[in-house]
Amino acid sequence: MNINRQKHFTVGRLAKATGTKAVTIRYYDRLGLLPSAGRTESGYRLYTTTERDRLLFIRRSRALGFSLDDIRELLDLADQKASSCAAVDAKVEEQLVRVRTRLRDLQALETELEHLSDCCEGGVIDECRIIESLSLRESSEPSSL
Amino acid sequence: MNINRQKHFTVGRLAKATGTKAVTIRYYDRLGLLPSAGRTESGYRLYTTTERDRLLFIRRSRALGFSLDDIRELLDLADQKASSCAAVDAKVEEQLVRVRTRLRDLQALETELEHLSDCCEGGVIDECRIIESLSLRESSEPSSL
DNA sequence: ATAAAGGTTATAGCGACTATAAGGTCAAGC
DNA sequence: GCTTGACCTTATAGTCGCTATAACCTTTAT
Repeated sequence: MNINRQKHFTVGRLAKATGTKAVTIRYYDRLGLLPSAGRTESGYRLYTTTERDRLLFIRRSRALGFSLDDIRELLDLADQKASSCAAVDAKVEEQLVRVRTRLRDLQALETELEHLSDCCEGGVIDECRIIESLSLRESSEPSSL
Repeated sequence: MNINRQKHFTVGRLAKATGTKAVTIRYYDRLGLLPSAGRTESGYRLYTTTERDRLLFIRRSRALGFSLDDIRELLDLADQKASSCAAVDAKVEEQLVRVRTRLRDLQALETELEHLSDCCEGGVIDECRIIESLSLRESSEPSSL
């Protein structure tokens, strides 16, 4: 079996080549996101550089915060070489909006936590202003968490 | 059954009083985070203002991003009226670190997505720089996502 | 008396993995 | 040839913080 004869990877090799765990690769396979090119006679998955590139695309998109569903769409779009890339750009914009919303939420959290931390004067729980503050009501839901 | 005679709540009433869903309250009960004060003869949970305040504490802490495990610890600490509040302060600091790490990660994401978006020139997928960029390797893992 | 609105439990699903178990395959050293 | 260990296979369950569903029981209002 010429597995080593360049450009062929078993899961483990593909894992090393891309910095992804083998279990994750199998998981993507199960989801239909990254089917293996073929199998050896004994049933081992076999990948080529095509799948390696597809996997890198997936991982890079994940690192940008896209969901696997988003990525599925992005991969479909990427395959339609002739159509407009407006749809791709739109998905990037959507993701940017989500990230910015999340950023604003987290900044608000940071501020609140700073205030909380500031009001601790090293005393005893019974007089702890942090515990006191945590017991207050109000606080509207963040738009995402 | 004097459920209405002030300061007694069924799940639904407690839910309304705190802006929490009844299912979530039962979930907290199951986890032992928020046991009901008692039950009616027919088995309905009964809560008092003590549990209402405990629930508000939980919800406020959740809004600040603490995990339920963290909150369990915070609640335990809050009950030890006589001990130092250093441990409480430490947990707030920890959370602050987590939030700031997350913030930096998200800011990096925002920048990357902006670059991606900028490089789209409205052409066709085959020449799309976004797709091209997504296919690149590199990109170190964020410290949290 | 009945129907709607509440309550109860147990169980499964979400997303993106991760962990475990129980087994089959392959290359290397003896 | 035989064993060891590293690799592969599958199926199943666990993570977190809920949310949804089903099947049933109780209280409240008309």
